[in-house]
Amino acid sequence: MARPPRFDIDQILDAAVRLAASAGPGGVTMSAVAQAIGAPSGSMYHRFAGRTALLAEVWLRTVERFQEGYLAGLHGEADPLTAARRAARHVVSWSRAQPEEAALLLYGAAEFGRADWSEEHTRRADSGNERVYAAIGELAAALGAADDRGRDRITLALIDLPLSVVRRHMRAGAPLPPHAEDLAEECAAALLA
Amino acid sequence: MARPPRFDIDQILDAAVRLAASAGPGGVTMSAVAQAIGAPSGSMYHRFAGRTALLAEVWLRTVERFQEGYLAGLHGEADPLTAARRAARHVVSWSRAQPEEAALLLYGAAEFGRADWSEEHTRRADSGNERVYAAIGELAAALGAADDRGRDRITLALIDLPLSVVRRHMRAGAPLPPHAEDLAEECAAALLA
DNA sequence: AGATTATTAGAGGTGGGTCTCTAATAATCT
DNA sequence: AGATTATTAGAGACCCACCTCTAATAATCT
Repeated sequence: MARPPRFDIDQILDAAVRLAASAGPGGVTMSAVAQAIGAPSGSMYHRFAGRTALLAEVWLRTVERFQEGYLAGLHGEADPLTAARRAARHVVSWSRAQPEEAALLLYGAAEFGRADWSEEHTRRADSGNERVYAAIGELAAALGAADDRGRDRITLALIDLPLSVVRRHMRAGAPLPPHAEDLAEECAAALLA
Repeated sequence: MARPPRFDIDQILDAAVRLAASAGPGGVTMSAVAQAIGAPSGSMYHRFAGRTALLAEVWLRTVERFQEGYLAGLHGEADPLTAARRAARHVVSWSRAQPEEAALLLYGAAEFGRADWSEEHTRRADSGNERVYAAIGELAAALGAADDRGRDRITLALIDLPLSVVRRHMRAGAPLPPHAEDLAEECAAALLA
């Protein structure tokens, strides 16, 4: 029915991830991505409404890939404390396995132009976040810390703290040391006690 | 001996801080800063060698202001555990008092173009960081955790974790809740136990 | 084979930011 | 008062990225 595409969406997003990891969200320009895969700029605009849409897609694909494994870890285990330890660990091990995508997570949706996103993109982002916060809320209830301060502390232990472990090393340009997973897990456990 | 300046350096840096806090480091353009204070673009280049130099100066002034109080808190107290609690607390209370400058701290030197800085600027940044790491190393020794893992954990407790508390709220566009200082202090203490 | 159509291909307009350059200005110093 | 000089003032060149637009292309479908 039509000419087959030479450049598919994932190929473009992969290049965008590489650029964002090495030069930050600001380095993800339409021309830079096009050049990285050898495509003319016109093809970029055939796939994405504009730079804003490209930034939203690359951010959302990355976050959704991360959240998939993260939520699976949180839900798969009956014992809440074990689930919590596993979640903290997952943040680090996922980052070790996907260092470029992890570099994206260390920024925020705001840096990827969230303020200018379409309603559809914003909805997708909210939906993912809500699922994570719901799971953390359940876990907080199971641990008997369902008030605001308890939830804040658990969010810190299961998301922010492991991400900080990753950030400290990656921002320094260094790979994650072997004990990073242990560190994140032990610290998370200490915060939950 | 000469015509007196109408725009002094601090006035320019103040405007740069405001722009960076609201639009990120990318929003700090020479023209935007000039427009913000009503100066012609030529005056900007009279004070700063270029955009790179402006970004370095605004980052360094902010970090040095923060580190001053942070180091004072770490050194002023004999009991290492009390000093540690106070340091964690300081990160949050300083951010509450200087929300715009705190917004800068949540980025990193890399976002302010560190790769392109002059040698002099890079040296200033390194020197400040070294003083902080030295102080944390001393505190780790006093707490009997002088190995790599111990220092990592203490760095996490005294810097990264309090910053995460600040980041979570400020990135959501919300002011810091009243219990933020307590949260940071309690979590830091939990990590040191 | 011929029509159809999604896609490639890339030239070029537009806008905004960086930086340079020249002239005017307003202080201090002799 | 007049010379000196750091600074203001702003016009404009240059560059890069975003985005649009038209034509060519290469598959599938009848």
